Amino acid sequence: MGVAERKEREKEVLREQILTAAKTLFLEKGVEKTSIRNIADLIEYSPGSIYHYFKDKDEIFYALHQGGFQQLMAKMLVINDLPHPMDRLKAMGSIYVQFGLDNPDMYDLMFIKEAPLDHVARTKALQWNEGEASFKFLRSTLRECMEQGYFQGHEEETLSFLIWSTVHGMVSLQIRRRCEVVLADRQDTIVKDGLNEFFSILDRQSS
Amino acid sequence: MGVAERKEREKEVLREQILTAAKTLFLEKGVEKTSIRNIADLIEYSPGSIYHYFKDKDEIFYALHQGGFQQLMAKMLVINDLPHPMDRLKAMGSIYVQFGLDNPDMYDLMFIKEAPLDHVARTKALQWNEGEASFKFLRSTLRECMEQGYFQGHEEETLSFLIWSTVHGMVSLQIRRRCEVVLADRQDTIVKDGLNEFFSILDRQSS
DNA sequence: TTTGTTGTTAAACACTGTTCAATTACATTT
DNA sequence: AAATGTAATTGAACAGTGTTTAACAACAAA
Repeated sequence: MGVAERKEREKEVLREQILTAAKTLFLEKGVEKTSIRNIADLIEYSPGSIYHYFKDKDEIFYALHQGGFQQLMAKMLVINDLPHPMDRLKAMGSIYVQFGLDNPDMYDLMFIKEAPLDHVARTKALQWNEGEASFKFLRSTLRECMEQGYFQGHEEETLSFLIWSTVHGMVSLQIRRRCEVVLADRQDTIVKDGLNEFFSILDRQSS
Repeated sequence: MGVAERKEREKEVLREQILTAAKTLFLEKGVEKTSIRNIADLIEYSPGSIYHYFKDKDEIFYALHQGGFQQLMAKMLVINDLPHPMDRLKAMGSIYVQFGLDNPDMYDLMFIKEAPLDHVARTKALQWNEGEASFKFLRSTLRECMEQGYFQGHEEETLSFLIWSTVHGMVSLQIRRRCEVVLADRQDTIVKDGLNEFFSILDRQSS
C-alpha cells in the first residue's frame, strides 16, 4: 500500500504545477489571453491532460482567485493591532484598495471577472465561500463600530454592502480604465484621495 | 451628381444595420458571445464586409456603448424639473442605478467591459467623450449642492469621483454576481436599500 | 503474465477575429 | 455602347480558441 497515497501526492503536484503556470501567464497577460494551450506548453504537457485536473478553464481561474483571497486576508491580519473598531474599519478599506491597485489582475479576477462566479454557479452548492468570508469580516468590524455608537440609524448588512461598494467602485473604475481619461491628471492619486474623502464622511457618522 | 451622397447614405444604412444586428445579439448573448460571423449572418452579408464599416470588433461595441450613454442621458433629463440641487443629485443616483439594473448588459459595456476603452486607447485622441460628459454633469450638479452649503470641506472633483464610485460599485457588484451569493436573500432589494442608505449619509453632509 | 486502472497524447470539432486576393456591381468617361 | 476605374462584397485562408475523445502507454494488483 501507500501507492495510492503516493499517486495522490503526485497528482497534487501536477495540479499545483498547472496552477502556478496558469498564474504566471495570467499575471502577465490576463485571463482572456491565457489559453489552455499556453499553460500546457509551459508545463510541457499536452492540452488535453489539463482536463484530468480541472473540469474547465473556469475551474482553474476559480482556484487562482482563491489564492487571491488568501493573499488579501493575510494582509488584513494587521488590523488586529488596532484597538479602535473605527480604525480597523478604515484600515480594512485602505488595505482593500491598496490590494486592488497593487494587484489589478488578481482583483479583477476576484471581484469583476465572470469566470470564478461562473464556476460557482455550475457547482451545485452555489456557495462563494471566499466572498462570504470576506463580507462577514467587514460586517463584524462594522458591528463593533456600531456598538461604539457609530452609524446609528443604519442597518448593518446594508451599510456593509454600501461600504464594500464604495471601495470596490473606486478600485474597479480605476482598473477598468474609466479614470484614465475622465480624471487623467489625477490618475494615480484619485483613488487614495477618494478614500480619504470617504473616511472623513464615515467619521461624521458618529451621531 | 448626388450619386456620391446617395452612396454615402446607403453606406450609412448598412452601418446602422450592422449596429442594430450587433445590439440585438449582444443584448441576448453578451459581448463575448456575439461574433462577427453572428452579426454577418443576421444581416445576410459575409463576415469580411463588416470590416469595410468597422475597423474591428471593439469599434462596433464602442459605437453601441455610445448609444447606451445617449439612453442614460435622455433619462437624466427629468432631473431638470427638480429645483433643489440636492434632489437633483439624488435623482441622478437613482436614475443611474435603475439604468444599470434595467440594462445590465449595456451598463456592463459602458462601465465595466474593456472593449470600448480599448478602442478609445487605439484612437490617438484618447478621449472618452461619453464618460467625460457624464462626469461633468455629475460635477456641475454637485457644485450646485456645494454652493447651497452642502459638502463643506470637501473637494468637488474628488467627491464626484467618490459618489460615482459608490453607485457604480453597487451596480457592478450586483451585475457581476457578487451579491447573488453573499446577499442571496436580499438580492433584488439590496442595491436600492444601499442607495437609500447612501442618500441618508449624503443628507447629513450639509454642515 | 494477465488484467484493470490511471495518465497522457494527438487529432479532431466547432468555433473565434481578422486579412486578403479575387470578383462583382456600378457610375463615369471615352 | 464599350471601356475604364472605383468601391463593395465575397469566400477562403490564417492562426488562434476551449473542449472532447479514441487510442495508447505506464504501472500496480491479481
